[in-house]
Amino acid sequence: MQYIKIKELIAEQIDSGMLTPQQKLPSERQLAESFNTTRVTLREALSLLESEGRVYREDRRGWFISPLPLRYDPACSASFFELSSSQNRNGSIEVISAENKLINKTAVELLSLKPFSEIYQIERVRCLEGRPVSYVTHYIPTKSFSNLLDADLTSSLKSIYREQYGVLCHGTHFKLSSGSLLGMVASALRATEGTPALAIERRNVDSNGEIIDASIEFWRHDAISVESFFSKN
Amino acid sequence: MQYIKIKELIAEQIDSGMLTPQQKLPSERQLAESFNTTRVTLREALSLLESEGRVYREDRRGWFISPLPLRYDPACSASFFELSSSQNRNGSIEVISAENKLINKTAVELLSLKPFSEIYQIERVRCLEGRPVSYVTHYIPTKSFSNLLDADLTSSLKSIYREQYGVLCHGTHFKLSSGSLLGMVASALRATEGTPALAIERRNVDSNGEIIDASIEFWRHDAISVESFFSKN
DNA sequence: GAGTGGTCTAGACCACGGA
DNA sequence: CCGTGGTCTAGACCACTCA
Repeated sequence: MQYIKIKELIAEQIDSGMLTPQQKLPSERQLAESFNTTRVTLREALSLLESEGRVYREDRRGWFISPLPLRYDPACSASFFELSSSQNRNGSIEVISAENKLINKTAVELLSLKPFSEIYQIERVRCLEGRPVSYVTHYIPTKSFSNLLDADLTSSLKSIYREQYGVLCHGTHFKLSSGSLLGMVASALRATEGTPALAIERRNVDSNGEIIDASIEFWRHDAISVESFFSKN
Repeated sequence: MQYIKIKELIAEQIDSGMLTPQQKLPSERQLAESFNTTRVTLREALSLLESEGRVYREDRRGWFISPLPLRYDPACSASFFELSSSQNRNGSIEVISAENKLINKTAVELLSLKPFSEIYQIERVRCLEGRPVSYVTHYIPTKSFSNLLDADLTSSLKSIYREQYGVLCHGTHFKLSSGSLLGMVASALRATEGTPALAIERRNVDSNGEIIDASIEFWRHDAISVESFFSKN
């Protein structure tokens, strides 16, 4: 169980504060030599640290120290920008694609619409300090939001709904599960196939319980911590 | 990227329904031979399926098909038994240890108590269909619950608080994050070091906002899906 | 006691990132 | 273009599970 010891040695280095968030670790070959082992074993140690959320990988770029996770409260309606700046983080959003299309299977289930309904499908990537941490696909029935794609999609969708269409979100159904980054999602987040992730499905409803939109977010698992308070009335 | 193809081939087998939940896969050596590859590559494919929550591993016992995850609603105060039986699952609880001790660092932070306070620390494992899926450590100030350890600790703690001490839980602080199973927790869940997990911290409060107890749960990540609804009043 | 999974070695080739 | 990480091979030994 050599890789456990190596993991602990690297963890010590991190804890000691000699390494700062987003700093790159030495190359695998260098580290393997330092610990007098092979790359395979060294990578096992690093993967363990990755699964603990202490380091992360960027595909073919190397291993980096994880920053503190963003605290995310589902009960709070703050936008990603408000959230990140309230925690002294530098949040930004990049639009990957935005199109008007016929509903697909995933969206049918999320939105409970009829087949052949039209929706907007918007894909965005959220970054913290320039690091892509979350890939979001929004599914929005076109019905209530004509010409939505003309809006500035790098801003908060919730604020567009409110300011340009007078639509207010009253509640949200959440579903959280642990999974992994695959395919396009992985590459958009500069991650390798199979990187651990937290999947968050959201369905926003208005005060009549009608669905406004839905989305699926994939977060790099080290980048987020979900916190909330529930009480009985 | 051979391991991706192998992953997909195994995934097809699972989807086809030829394999049932909790069924054991053939040995790694057999699978490696079937796919004409080495154990290392085969294990990469299996690890990917594991991170997607399609299969799980039991330490030195092999690879198994994952059952559907348990749906878990933090807003709902159902006990683990009520939850599992409402989903036609067979839940059971095993007490690992239960002791009266001085508070430790973790508990100080969770319970906001003074150093040298006394607490009960109870460790339990929850199983579904006999499979250990979650390791829970409860931290309970002794103050409000004299002789708690004499109660039947295999039942719901919340019901003990209510029925034997007249203490009602009014709200809960939640913190969810993705991590991995380590040390004793891993072995109690028959998992190997580093198995992906969902960590859930809870702090239960009464109607005055006073902390009743706190707990940390580690769930095998394929065994749980957290679902809830939030609304503005 | 046979076979299993966990761990490890010592290489190799390739495609990509970054200078 | 060099070095990197991603992927893969073909073995090995051990401790453990399970029949």
